[in-house]
Amino acid sequence: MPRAKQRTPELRDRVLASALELLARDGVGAFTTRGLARAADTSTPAVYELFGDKAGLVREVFFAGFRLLRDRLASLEQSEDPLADLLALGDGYRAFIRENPVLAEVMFSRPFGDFDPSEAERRAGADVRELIVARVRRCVRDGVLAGDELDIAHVLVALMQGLALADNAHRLGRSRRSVERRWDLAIRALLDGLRVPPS
Amino acid sequence: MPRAKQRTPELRDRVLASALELLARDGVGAFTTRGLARAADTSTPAVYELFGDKAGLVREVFFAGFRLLRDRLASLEQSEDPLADLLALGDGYRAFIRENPVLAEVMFSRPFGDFDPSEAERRAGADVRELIVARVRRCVRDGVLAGDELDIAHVLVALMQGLALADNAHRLGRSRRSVERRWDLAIRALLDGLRVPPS
DNA sequence: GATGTTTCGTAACAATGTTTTGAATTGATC
DNA sequence: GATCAATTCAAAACATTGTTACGAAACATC
Repeated sequence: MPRAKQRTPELRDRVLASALELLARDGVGAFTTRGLARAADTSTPAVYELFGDKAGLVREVFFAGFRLLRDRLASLEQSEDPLADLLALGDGYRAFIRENPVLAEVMFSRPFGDFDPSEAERRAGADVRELIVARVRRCVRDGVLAGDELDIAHVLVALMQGLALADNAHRLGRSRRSVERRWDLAIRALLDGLRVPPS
Repeated sequence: MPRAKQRTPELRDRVLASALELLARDGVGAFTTRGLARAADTSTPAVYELFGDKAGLVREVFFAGFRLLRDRLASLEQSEDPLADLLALGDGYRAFIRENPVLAEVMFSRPFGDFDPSEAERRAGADVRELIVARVRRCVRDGVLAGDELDIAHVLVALMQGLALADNAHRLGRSRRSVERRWDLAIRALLDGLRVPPS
């Protein structure tokens, strides 16, 4: 029989970890298949056998990012104030994109022309949105929010991604203080506006 | 003296028009310097002399997009109801990205790794934001909104861009009706929440 | 018509995504 | 132990695209 296989799921995991590291350290410009192969101490064809093409590779990074975000948001313990918990979700979101700016770019922007997130994103964002829907549902049940849970969750996610995008591009304000003030204002105002049923 | 120059500002305008057309028709994948030169019936070096590099080209497309958006929003006549005018702004925004999906991608997402909008966007988005600030100011003056004008404008723009991004990626909902409902809900709720000063 | 200057586009170069191809390895077989 | 066959691996080749060098073409001047 032939020689032992190297391009295993384990190597795949290692390459993906290298990809996240390389991306975070050197940015999207340095994220090439050759560079990744070198960083992960393997060969270019190995990357292609493991991920198909570069779009597939970016897709995995994309998924990994959303897993990280979901885990981060899920780790926030809930209090007895459901609205405060929703605000905390916003804080978590903001902290995540601040700690992982390049990853956030891959997740919310589209720095690689290849990978088109339109379909994949549904699956990836589903977990996060589900988590948000659950938190929203609690608020609706407690009467602090009014309206359709899914609608509210969608709107909240859209707002947070818009804020994340603006924050990431440094166009939400100059000082860190004003950026944070606008994050707070945005989420607080939106939730305030959702306390009564839409007219 | 030498022969007549062809790479004039007029050619530049024509190439830029071709760029917008090519982009809208064939998408970001087909937007190559060679393809553009062919579409504009000129040569690749001409494009480079006129725009510097591809990033410069994308930057002009980016600016052109924001000019279009500003003109579109500015063309909305104002009524005596400043809040309704603000909602109309949201409608205009939404209509714009629906009519120019690929252009909106270039403006709000980042399909070309080269061009980094972070600095350029300030100038490009400034006109649009200025317009929004003016509308917001009217609302504040009339007492239908409360808070800092700039903060409110920033938050509004972030929300609309988040909605635009989600809408563009078809992850704001399946049916057109639900998408529109969420656009309305989002903007309406945010403005509702901005009617009283932030606590 | 020759000349020199400037402009133009072809063709080359560099980097990157992707695949081909032949060498290397390992167990089976004689 | 040598040979073989199957399979895995990575170096090198290929295609595309961003970018630029360079020789050819054009036109005023003499």
